[in-house]
Amino acid sequence: MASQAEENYLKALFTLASDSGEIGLSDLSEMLQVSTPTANSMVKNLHQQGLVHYEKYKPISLTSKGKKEASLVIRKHRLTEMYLVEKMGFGWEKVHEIAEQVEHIKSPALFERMDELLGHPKIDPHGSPIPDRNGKIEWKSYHKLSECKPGDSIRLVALTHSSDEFLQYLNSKRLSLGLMLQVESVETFDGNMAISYLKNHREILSAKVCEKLLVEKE
Amino acid sequence: MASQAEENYLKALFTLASDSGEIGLSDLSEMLQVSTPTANSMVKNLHQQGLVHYEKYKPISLTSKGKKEASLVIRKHRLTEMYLVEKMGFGWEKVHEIAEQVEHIKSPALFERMDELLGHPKIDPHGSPIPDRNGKIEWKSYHKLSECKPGDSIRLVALTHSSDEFLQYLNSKRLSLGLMLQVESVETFDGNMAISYLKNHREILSAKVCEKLLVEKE
DNA sequence: GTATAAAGTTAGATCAATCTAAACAATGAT
DNA sequence: ATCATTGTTTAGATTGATCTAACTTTATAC
Repeated sequence: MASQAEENYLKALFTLASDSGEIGLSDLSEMLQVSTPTANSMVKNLHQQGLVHYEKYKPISLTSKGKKEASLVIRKHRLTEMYLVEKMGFGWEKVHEIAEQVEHIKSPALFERMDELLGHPKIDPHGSPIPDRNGKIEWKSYHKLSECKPGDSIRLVALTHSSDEFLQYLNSKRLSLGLMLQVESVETFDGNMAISYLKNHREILSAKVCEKLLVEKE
Repeated sequence: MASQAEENYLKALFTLASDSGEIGLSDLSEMLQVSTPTANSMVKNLHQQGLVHYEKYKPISLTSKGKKEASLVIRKHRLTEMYLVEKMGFGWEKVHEIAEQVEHIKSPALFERMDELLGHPKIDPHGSPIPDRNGKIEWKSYHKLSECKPGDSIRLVALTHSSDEFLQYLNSKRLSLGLMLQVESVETFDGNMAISYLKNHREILSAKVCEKLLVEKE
């Protein structure tokens, strides 16, 4: 069974693979905050276990077995986040840190039970898809808010990245998933967008923020 | 912050202290299933941290700081067990293994939330007391069923030990905490007791079992 | 009261996960 | 085409938790 460290490397490789193209050792070591030699030796270890493709000096990638393992760790993470928010009343900005630890618990029954109690949710509190028992992920192709035009009326459904600070920022603007947004205007110069929502909220969101908000046209 | 291994040693020392008198290294290594040298070096480490009293060739004991730390780990363990039973619907025989892992999670907020959602329970699913935030334990002095006499009508309130098999055994007899029991007769020869409960259940319980059942006279 | 058994200790090895320093390979800029 | 920069790998050390083998101390039994 994979150690906590191994699970963390798998998860990092999975994440890197989905948002960058080629994965270098330095990306991995940077993401996990370890030295490159450390990441290097772990990659060799995972290679031995048939979880990653590895050749000296070449980019790293997960094997299909590795992808499945990684997805299952991500499943545990996201189920935990959802459980903490839905059943225990934590704010969405508090759950990542706890889920980082809970995801390593060896107990299929625990996660199955969370899944049942939650009614087999498809997404986590940040709108990210929860892989199924077999590690399959249903990728939805959402639009970025930044790609919307004035007059568009859309629903906020997910976030591309969800750091603590970003979530706090969204909280402070009363922005949450499921909300309907109206694009009032877009500043062509800097990409700032004026958005209105919830009867009487009107905010100017920077391009940086709009990049990270995923929306669905109804 | 204490590592998982350290927390496990503290817990073991606490448990040994409450049910045996003097704690030897071999008791500790036996309980944790490690070699005596391993236990020995960990005890030295805990001694350095001011958590145990240690002198060569002398019995081991926890310092007050050590006792507090240990109690807080036990608190996390028991809150988790209670949460798993009460809020997630697990059977009392399933929760120990999961709680052994969850107890090591570093997140005061998680356990505080469990405590709140459970309404600040005083006991866990096996009737053992849950230490408070400061590590204080309210020791109740229960009677063993084995000390009861024919005609006694008592309530089953706790277990002295709760192995998987013992819990399964109790399940099979439909024995659970909170139940009222009537002592029908006691076999002086071997200590077997005839017990009736729940309208039409009547069972002969061995002395070994009766030793492990704690009851309260109403 | 000495011999033997039991319990505890020391020494030294191993393994996983990490590090730093130094060597090496690939890449891109002139 | 060469060289400097960047990225990767090797070598070797460290730390925490574990082990076995060998030795020492304490307790027990006669």
